[in-house]
Amino acid sequence: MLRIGEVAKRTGLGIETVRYYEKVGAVAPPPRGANGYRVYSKDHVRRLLFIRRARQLGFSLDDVCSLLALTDRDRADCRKVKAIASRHLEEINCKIADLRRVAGALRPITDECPGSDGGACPIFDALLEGKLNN
Amino acid sequence: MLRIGEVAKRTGLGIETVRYYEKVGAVAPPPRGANGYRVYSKDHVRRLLFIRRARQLGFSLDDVCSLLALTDRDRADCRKVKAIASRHLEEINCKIADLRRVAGALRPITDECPGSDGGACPIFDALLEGKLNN
DNA sequence: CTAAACCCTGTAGCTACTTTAGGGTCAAGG
DNA sequence: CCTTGACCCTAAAGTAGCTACAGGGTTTAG
Repeated sequence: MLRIGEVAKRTGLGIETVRYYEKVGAVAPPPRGANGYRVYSKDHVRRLLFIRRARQLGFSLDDVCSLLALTDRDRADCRKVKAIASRHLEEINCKIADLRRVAGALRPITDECPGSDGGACPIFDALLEGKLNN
Repeated sequence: MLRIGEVAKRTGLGIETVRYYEKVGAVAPPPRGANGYRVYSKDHVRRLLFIRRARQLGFSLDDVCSLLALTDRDRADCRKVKAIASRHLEEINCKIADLRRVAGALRPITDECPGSDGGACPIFDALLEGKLNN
């Protein structure tokens, strides 16, 4: 039986974030004490920890809710869980590829830039004239 | 002398995006024709193309505005331009490293997951019990 | 003359929170 | 008894960078 501050400490989430997860339906509203304070159980903490770990792995809140829904009926449906995780992994790989392309285009012109007054700036020229190797 | 649809076509931006850039001050409001339509010059197109290229390289709109401000007084200040680009490049590298860490944690448990009914789901277990190799 | 293709403004929606404003509750110390 | 500080509460607005909508006016081709 914990109050929200203690829950936040144990999960590593912010107090506001815990309330936010309740508002958007990611966790059920906990019962309230006589003073109106939220009263949490260890189950809430477990669920919030699950959410936090999944978020750290980059899953969207929607995906996290889907994953939680899959566990709610007793045993996880491994097929669907794996489908969500695989899709997410693909997205991560796409993002990495995108960022590497961007870095690959930006690094050479940045390295080439003298960083001193006077001459032409290759970064600027690339942005102005579109001479990027995409 | 172009209308917004033509400008959008030439820059590859959406019409709404062009108006948005005007609203947030990234481009100056163009003059209006008698009918109230925006009337653009080639200079506007150049500036919008600059913005688009910089955005494609992942610069924030704030950074783009800073870069544009640096060019506005005649010649770019190469030092400041390079500072912005270098910082941005660092951020990109951080993001790549983050994503690789995430992928490195997620891939093994996803590969391990059989994707069939019945047994325990390693993805779920990892999220529930926190057995992630961070 | 009318229908399609343009243009306009202003507002709401998206993600996942964070911040702010304005207030109640409770335990300990003076 | 009173106050101070650490808690807790709600509701609304702000963040980035658009995108989409509602509800209208304009222009142009057939």
